[in-house]
This record gives sequence, structure tokens and C-alpha cells, in this order.
Amino acid sequence: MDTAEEIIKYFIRIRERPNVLEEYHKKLFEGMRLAEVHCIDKIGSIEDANVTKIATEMHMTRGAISKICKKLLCRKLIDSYQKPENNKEVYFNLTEEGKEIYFVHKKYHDRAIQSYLDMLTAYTEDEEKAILKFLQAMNVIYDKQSAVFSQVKDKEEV
Amino acid sequence: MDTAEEIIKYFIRIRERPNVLEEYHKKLFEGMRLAEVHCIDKIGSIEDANVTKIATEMHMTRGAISKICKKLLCRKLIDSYQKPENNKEVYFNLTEEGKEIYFVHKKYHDRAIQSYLDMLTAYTEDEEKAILKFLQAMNVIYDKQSAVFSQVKDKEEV
DNA sequence: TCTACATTGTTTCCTTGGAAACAATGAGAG
DNA sequence: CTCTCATTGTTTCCAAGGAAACAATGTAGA
Repeated sequence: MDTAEEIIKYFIRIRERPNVLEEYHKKLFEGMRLAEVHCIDKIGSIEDANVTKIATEMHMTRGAISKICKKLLCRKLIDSYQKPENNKEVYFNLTEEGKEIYFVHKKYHDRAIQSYLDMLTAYTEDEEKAILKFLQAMNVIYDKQSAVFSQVKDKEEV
Repeated sequence: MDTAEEIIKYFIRIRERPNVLEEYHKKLFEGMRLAEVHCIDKIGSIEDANVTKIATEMHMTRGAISKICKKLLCRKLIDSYQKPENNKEVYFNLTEEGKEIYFVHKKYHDRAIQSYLDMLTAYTEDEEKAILKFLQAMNVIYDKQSAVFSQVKDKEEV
């Protein structure tokens, strides 16, 4: 197996790895579902977060996010508010309790990012450039595949 | 943002991308769920595939795979068989109809792999080595996180 | 050999999340 | 201004899959 083939092999392995890790600790820590913590994270970081924006960022449907936010509201982890000039859109804020979870999550997240950065110090600038170029290229390929998929879907809907 | 940080950004983006693509065409083509096609692929490629082996490879529970195989058996896409020396384990084979799906899937899969390989021809051998080293290192980090997660889980079960 | 334990596959119960229909509101064209 | 269409958020319905209990079988140690 040459280097290119091995790259593909490891790349696919990474894609296939379940999400179980990285953030899952917090599910255990606070008895919350991964998606709920993730949602809190988005509400904490997006300006005037609403259902639609969160759904887009989390690659989930508005329906799913709507349900999660409802749950978070019940548990008083978030608050909702509206703007005087718009009666349709509903925005979310973290409550004090929500912020606690936000920061615990952030701590773990930052720690994970740092471990990646530490690992990357072993590479030269040229190597880093190559890695980055590769990752960007893979994203472009996925975008293209996504576009093809959308076309197929559109045809079906006709 | 320096190169290392950008690498992490794109890496996370790739991890977060939904699976929607790459194989999803076939769901449309043959009216089958992604996991079902994936399962057929494993049965076609694993020697004496059984529920446990498939579950491990697909990062799913035995229960889930058991149900999928039951469905595939009903639809006559796979056959089951046993060995004389073991009354417990049940193995699966593809039927002729199952093999058709297997090869259609394989065609798309190989085409995707080829597009990755084509993209990689633009890199020097040294660059490829760096990319590979990075992907392997990321896998190691994930393994470590996995191990930590298992420990936490074990503690809970006590 | 017999007994405890491990492993396999299955089933039941439950939660998550998608699809899609819906109501409410906003925006834009005439 | 009004009508149409787009957008937002919600809800209902349903399927997929995990957790866990279970039965059946295999295995290893006394």
C-alpha cells in the first residue's frame, strides 16, 4: 500500500469514528445529551441565536433543535427573547446555570484543541501547509458530492 | 489565525460533516437505508461475517445489526449458514440479488476513493508523508480519548 | 464431569431526530 | 395596500438504533 492509499485509509477511519468521545464526558458529568450541550455551546457563541441558526451550525433540522431548546427552556438553562421589530424570530440566551455548563464544556473543548495544537508543533511550516491544503481539498470534494446529492434529491421531488 | 489553528478548524469541519453523501446515492437508487447497504458491504467483504463482527466494523451495537440482518434476510438479499462444530454463531452470505447491490455500492465507493487519490497526485512524497503522519497522530489522540471515556464509564458501572 | 462464566444473537423498551405538514409572520411585487 | 410567496418555529408521526435483559451455546477451571 503506497502513501496515498494509506492516507485514504486513515482518513476514512477518522470519518467513521463515532463521536462518542471528545465531548462525551460532559454527558456523564451533567447527565445531559451531547446534542443538548452542543446546543448550549451554540447559544453561548452565536450572536442572537435562534432555532434556524443553531440548526444550520449543528447540521440538524429545525424541528430537532426546536425540541432541544424547549427542553433547555424547561430546565431553565436558557432564556428566550424577541426583538421589538420582529414578532416571528425567537432568540436564546444562556441563564446563569446554562453558562456554567457552557464553561465546563468550553474547558474540555479547549483542552482537546490544545492537545491537537501541541501535536502539531512537531511539524514544519511546509508540512503544516500541506496538511491544511489536503484538508481543504477534502472539504471541496465533499462539497461537490453534496451538490450532486442535492441535484438527485431535487429531481426526485419534481 | 496561524496554519495550525486553521488545520484544526478544517479538521473539525470534516469530522462534523454529516454522512449524507459519498454513499447516499444508493439509498436513492435502491430504496435502501445507508446502514443496510453498509451491512451488505461488510457481509460481502468479511470472511464468515456474523452479527458481532459486522457490529464491530460498523461501530454499531449487535442489537442494531441483528435487526438489519433480519430485514435483509426477509428481503432475500442475504442467506445465513452455520458451521457443524458451532451451534451458536450464525454467518451470512450474499444472495445473487445481494451481490448486485454489493457491486453497485462498490462501484460508487471505488469512484470516490479514486477521486481522493487523483487529488493526492498533486502532492510530493514528503507532503504525503506529513499528511499521513498527521492523520495517524489524530487517530492516536482519539484512541486515548476513547480509553479515558471507557474508564469513566467503568467507574459509573461500579 | 460439572459448574461458573463468557460470548452470541435476539428482543423489548425507549429516546433521538428526520420528514413533513402546519400556523404565524415578514417581505416583496403589483 | 394587498396578495403571494418565503421564512420561522412547532408539532405529529415514524423509523433507526442504543441499552439492557434474556436465552442458548460454548469454554475453562475445579
